Amino acid sequence: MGKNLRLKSARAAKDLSQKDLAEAVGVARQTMNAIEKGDYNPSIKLCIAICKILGKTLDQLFWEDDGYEEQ
Amino acid sequence: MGKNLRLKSARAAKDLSQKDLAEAVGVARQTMNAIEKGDYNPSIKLCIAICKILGKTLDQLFWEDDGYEEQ
DNA sequence: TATTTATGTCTTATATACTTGACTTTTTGC
DNA sequence: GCAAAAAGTCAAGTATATAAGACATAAATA
Repeated sequence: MGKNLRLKSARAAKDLSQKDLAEAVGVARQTMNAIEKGDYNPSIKLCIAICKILGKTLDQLFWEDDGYEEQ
Repeated sequence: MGKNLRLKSARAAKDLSQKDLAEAVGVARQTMNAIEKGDYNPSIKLCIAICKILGKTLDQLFWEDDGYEEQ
């Protein structure tokens, strides 16, 4: 499990800190950090909550990397 | 959390039993049953594994219901 | 009908996602 | 440079996803 750069990027696009996003989603800041870093294997429910806040879909943020960054 | 009928349908389309899918994905049969029934909040990793076997994406199987069954 | 296969359900045990608190390091803005 | 915010990390505890085994019922099939 590598870093989730798409998540990091989408969060930055909304100008949210890890803490901001964590609070919006209802988890601890460390949890967001671990997910972004790729240390945790989050639940689908949490992934969906994150997607909703960031205005993205599961496929956009959590589906397999295609090797390139989509814009 | 309600039943995941899209998952049940996609599994049926591939003519796989819960046991078949569970084995293909590497979890217990009871786990597949619980996910399909909506009792568990599975990990994103497991969801992706299920999607791959069934030839679907996360959005197709696990994104919010739109109220209608897509065909 | 009898017999297998698939599904549903319960219980006990274990792995791990997630929490809380604290601390360090990096980044950002004055 | 300095201060504050953000990000990274570690340890200990809690909640829950998942495993394994067993049994019951439903559905399919001979």
